[in-house]
Amino acid sequence: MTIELLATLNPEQRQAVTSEATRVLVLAGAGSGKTRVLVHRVGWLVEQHLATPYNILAVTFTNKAAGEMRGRIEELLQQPTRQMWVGTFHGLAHRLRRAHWQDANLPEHFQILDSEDQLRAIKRILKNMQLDDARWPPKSVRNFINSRKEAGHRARHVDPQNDPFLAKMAAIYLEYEQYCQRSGLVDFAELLLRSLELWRDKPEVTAHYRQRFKHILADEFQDTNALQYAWLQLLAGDSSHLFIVGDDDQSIYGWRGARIENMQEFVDAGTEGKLVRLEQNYRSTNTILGAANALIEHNQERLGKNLWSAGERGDPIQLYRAFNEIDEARYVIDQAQAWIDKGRPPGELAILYRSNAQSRLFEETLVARGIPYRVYGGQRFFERAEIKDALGYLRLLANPADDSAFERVVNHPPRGIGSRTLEILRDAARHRDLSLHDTALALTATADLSGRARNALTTFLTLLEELKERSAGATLEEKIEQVLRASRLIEHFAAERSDKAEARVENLQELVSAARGFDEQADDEFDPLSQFLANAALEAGDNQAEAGEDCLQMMTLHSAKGLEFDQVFMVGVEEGLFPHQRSLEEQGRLEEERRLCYVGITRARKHLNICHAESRRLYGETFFPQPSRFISEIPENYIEEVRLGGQDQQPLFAPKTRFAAGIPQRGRYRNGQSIRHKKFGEGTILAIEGEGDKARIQVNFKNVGKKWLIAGFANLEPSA
DNA sequence: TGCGAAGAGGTTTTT
DNA sequence: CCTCTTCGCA
Repeated sequence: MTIELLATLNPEQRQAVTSEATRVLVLAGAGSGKTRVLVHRVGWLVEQHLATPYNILAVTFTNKAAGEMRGRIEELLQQPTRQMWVGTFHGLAHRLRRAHWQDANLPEHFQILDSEDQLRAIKRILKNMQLDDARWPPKSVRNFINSRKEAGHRARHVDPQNDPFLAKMAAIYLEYEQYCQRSGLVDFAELLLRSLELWRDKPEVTAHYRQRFKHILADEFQDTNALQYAWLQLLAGDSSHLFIVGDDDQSIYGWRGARIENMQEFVDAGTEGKLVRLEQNYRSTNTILGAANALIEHNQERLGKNLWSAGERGDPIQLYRAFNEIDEARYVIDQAQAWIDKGRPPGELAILYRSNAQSRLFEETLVARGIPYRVYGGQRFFERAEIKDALGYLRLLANPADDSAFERVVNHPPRGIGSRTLEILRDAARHRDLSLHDTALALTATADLSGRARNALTTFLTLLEELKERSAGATLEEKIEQVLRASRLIEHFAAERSDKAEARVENLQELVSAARGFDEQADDEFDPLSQFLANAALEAGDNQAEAGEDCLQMMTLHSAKGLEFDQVFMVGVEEGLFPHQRSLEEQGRLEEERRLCYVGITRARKHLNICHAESRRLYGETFFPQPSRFISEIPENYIEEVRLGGQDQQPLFAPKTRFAAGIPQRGRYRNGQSIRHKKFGEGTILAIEGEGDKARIQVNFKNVGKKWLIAGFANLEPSA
């Protein structure tokens, strides 16, 4: 079996799998068989008796990846691996917090706040603090809190430095922290932070897990944030093996805290010599790989690697310059139709775009032609409003102090508890430092409320009380059925006369099915209800593409990561859209956009198509975008321009001046152009508004930063 | 409490 | 331009 195990690997893969170093970094290019390496690494460890499954912890980013990994390991080892810990950072952190809840000053039945719950809580707190949410946008507050947590800082650690803005943010953070503590709520970042604090503050606990997990494997390392990196380092200590797999060129989540620097740091911290590059690609043609290599070569900050394939050169990349976005959609769908007509599997064709809004036109065109398709990235099952309503009742059953759940369901469906009553309730809760639930209990016993409000509130509390009594000893499925019956949620949605009503009712029934049999398969460490709720928060349901549905695939470039298709269309490849304007305006974001493009290109197995439009309607305005710089970063010999027969199109490239001909420009200047200004020096044009001498031009100067200039006065000179 | 008008905002997403 | 949220009114 050993021979077999290694025989299917190439030399680099084998080197990684059998490495004896305590720190190994596998730089795994797209399509280079990284999951294979991870799976075989585990197989090797077990087979060579270097470790038992009990000694292994493998961490990934998505539940899907975790499930896949476990499945493939079991397949390889031909034995169950229940002893092995495989999961997401959050899943594992949650498991640890559950096991050690007493150490953390947490209620046993603490709940997980998802991002939406978190935002609602923040809005509530802003109201309480009487802060205008136009000046304190809840989403910015959430970003602030999450980024602080990711840096390992609690509210009390925020140093306001005489900055009133920071001071206020810190105050909001503190309120939020207290709110969560009081209600037994933990958000995603908190889960990681608490887990890290466990390693830090409980050496005996840490020692136990270090002793146990002699081998720690991490996938998609380029996506780790600072907390996750620290978590891995602390858990590993000096003695455990860290086997890390990632690709810095595919790091596309910097904006949500992922630190591509973690890879560099890991190398600097002594991985030298144990860095293994997987550069042989088993997915794409050499044309596609050549284009990807050339493109990513333009990035400065990378460890560096070059993909190659033993396979064929393949077809050139098809470049289509559309007249406008409608023409773009028409062209792509024509090609898709031709693909299908040739009998190729529709599911092997993907349309990839930078932003979700772009899908609309393609959808309309597909609907008009009656071609089935699937768009990824909608709401997931456990995120749907009706599901979260039902879960709200369950959360209150598990933990009545859960104010977040109380707020959600107290008057939903409507039962006559209006905003005035709630105002009184919240006020009283704050003064008594009690949960909303307990405050409600107290208030209904006094005369502080009008008769009507008191009645309504009493009805609600009785409902909860009865649910609790009746559901004791019931299975989870029965509990949910009771919740639905008692709350009358189904009747409420059924009476709604929107087109969504029917789907909502179905979803609620689906929730009951999801709970069916859950009690038996739940492990006995925790009660099934808590497990179900945690599951709902940590595993909100499918969103990523799945095999099986054989129709056209449409998704953002981000959600395409990890997938592959025979035929790929990258659309809207234009300056301002891809790279996105917002990324152009911020220092250092361009390289991530380029990595995103690299991800897009390397999704294609056989055929890659790139489209851009000369004119595009966006936000009710017509833009004339330049073709993306990414197109010109791909060597011309890989590209074939599409000329539709019979149409009089100008050639896109006259040699050298590739995009100069036939593309509308705003006067002498265009976005992305390098210019020189007498006073400000060298810079790049970010945006142009208006035309001629009166045009306002935004320039990002190397030395003085961003400035708006008037074309007629600025006297900008083109520079190299 | 529910509806329609008016307004804001519009990159990417997992846990 | 389109979609989602909020606000004011009946």
